[in-house]
Amino acid sequence: MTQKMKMAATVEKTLKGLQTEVQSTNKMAISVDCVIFGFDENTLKVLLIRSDLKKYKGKWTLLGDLVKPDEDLDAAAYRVLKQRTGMKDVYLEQVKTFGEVGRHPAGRVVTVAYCSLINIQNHQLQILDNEIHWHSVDSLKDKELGFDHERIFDTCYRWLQKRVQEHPLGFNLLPKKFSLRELQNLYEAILSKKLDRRNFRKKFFSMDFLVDTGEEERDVPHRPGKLYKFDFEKYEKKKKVWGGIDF
Amino acid sequence: MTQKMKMAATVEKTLKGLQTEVQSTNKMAISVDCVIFGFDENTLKVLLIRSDLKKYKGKWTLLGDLVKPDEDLDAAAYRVLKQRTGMKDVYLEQVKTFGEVGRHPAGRVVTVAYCSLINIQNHQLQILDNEIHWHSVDSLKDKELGFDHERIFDTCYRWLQKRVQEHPLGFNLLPKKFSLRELQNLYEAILSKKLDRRNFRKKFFSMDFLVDTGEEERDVPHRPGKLYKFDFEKYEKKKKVWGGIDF
DNA sequence: AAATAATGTGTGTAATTTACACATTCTAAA
DNA sequence: TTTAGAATGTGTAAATTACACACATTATTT
Repeated sequence: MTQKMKMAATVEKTLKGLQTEVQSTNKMAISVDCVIFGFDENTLKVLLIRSDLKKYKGKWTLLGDLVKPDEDLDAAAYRVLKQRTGMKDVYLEQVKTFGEVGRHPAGRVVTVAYCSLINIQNHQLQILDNEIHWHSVDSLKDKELGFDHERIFDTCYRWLQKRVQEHPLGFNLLPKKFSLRELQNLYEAILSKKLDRRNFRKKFFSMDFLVDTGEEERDVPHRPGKLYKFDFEKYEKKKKVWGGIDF
Repeated sequence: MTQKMKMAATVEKTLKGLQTEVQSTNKMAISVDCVIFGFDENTLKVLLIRSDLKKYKGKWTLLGDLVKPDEDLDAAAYRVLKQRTGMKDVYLEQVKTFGEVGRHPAGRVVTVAYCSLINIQNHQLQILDNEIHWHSVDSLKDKELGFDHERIFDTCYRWLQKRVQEHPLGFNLLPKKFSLRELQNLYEAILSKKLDRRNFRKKFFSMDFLVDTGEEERDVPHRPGKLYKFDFEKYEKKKKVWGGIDF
C-alpha cells in the first residue's frame, strides 16, 4: 500500500465516520456557502475555490465551511469571508438553505447559502490561497461546479438580479468614488442587459443617494464624468422609514 | 512531520470546505418550523400548538419537528403538515433559516422556517391534537410565543405580505369557488389595509387567472356575486414563461 | 481647427396606477 | 307591492411612473 493510498483510505474512513455518526444521532453537519460577487473590468465575477474532495477533485466550488457548535450562522458566513478575503464589514445576506439528503458525498450536510458583495479594488482584499480565483459569471455557463454549487450559484445570482432592482446594493461592489457610467456598467453586468443611459441616470438621481464629490474621472480618453459616492447613512435611514420592505 | 500528522493534514485538506477537525460536536439538530396560514371569517389565521417543553410550557409555538437523517428539508416540512393537518398537496415554501446559538433551550438547533397556505374549509383538514389551535394573526400581537417563534412568524408574515403582491398565492387560502369580495377580503386581511374595490377587480381580471364558474353566491343578504375559480394550470405555465421571477 | 466620443440635460409619449361615479340586482322592511 | 338598503358590476378621467428619443457640452485626438 502506497503512502498515497493510505492517506486516501484515511480520508474515506473519515468521511464514512462522518456519515454514520450523523445518521445515528439525528444530528447533522451544517455548513455555510458564500457566493461572493465582485465587479472588475466591467465584468461581474464570483470567487471560487478548487475542491480537494475526492469526488469533486479539481472542480470549482463556492467558499464555505462547517458552522461551529457555538457559532451563529451569520457569524460563520462572516468568518468564511474574513478568512478567505481578509475583508470584514462586507455586505452579506442569507439567501436559501439547501438540505437534500444526497447533496454532499461525505454524508448529510445541510448548507445555508449566503450572498456577498465586495469591492475587488479594496486594498483590504487579500486572496492568499492560490486555489482561489475570480471567475466571470458569464464563464460559469461552461464550467461544471462541484457538489450542488451550480444550483446554489444560480439561486443566488437570480436572487441578486432581483434584489438590486429593489435595493441599491450594487454600491457594495464599487469603489468609494465612481462615475455614473461605472454604475451603469455594473447594473448592465448584473442584469445582463443594456440600459438606457439617460433613464438610468434619472432613476438613480431620483433615489437621492448619490453625493457629488466634486471630483472627476481622470485619464479617460474622453470628457471626464463626475465622481459620486453613495450615501449609505441616508439609505439606511430611508430603509427604516420604509419599514418591512424585505421580509 | 510524522506519518499521522501527514494523514491528518490530508484529511483536513480533503474536507476543505468543511471544517478542519471533523468531530461529532460539529453536528447539530435541524428542525423545520411551519407558519401555516389559514383564512376564515374574513380573518387571517395561523396554526399554533401549545408547547410542552419545560421552559416554554404553555406558550404557543409554531408547528415543527426535527429533520430526519434521511429526509429532505422540504419533505420534513410536508411531513409536519400532513401529520398536523392531514393535508397534502398544500402550498409550501422555504422562507429563511434561523440558527442562532442560543435560540433553543435544549441545545443547538438550527431551524428552517417554511410558510404554508391552506384552505381551512377543506374537508381533508383534520386537526386532531387538541393542543393545536387557530389564532388570528392580529391577536398574536398580544401573545408571547415560545422560543424565537415570534421573530420567525414576523419574518414569514412579512414575507407573505410581499409575496402575494408578486404572485397570486392567495388562492391557496380560499375554497375552490369564491367571489371577488372574498378574494378582496383575503387580500385586505393579509396586507392589513383597505383596497379599492374597482381597482382590485380590474387588477385581478387583467391577470387573467380567474375563471367564471357560471355560479353565484347563495344565501347572502344582498345581490349575489359571481363565483370564480383560479386557473392554477395557466398560472404555472405563465410562471415558466416569465422565467426566474423568484430568485 | 475639426472630428470624435463621451458626458450632461431635457421633452414627449405610452403604460400603469389611482381616484372616483353611476347603473344594476338582489334582500328585507314598510 | 313598493321602497329603501346594500352590495355587485362597469367605466372614465387624472396622476404618476416608465420608456423612447434628441441635442447641446466638454474633453481628447488627429
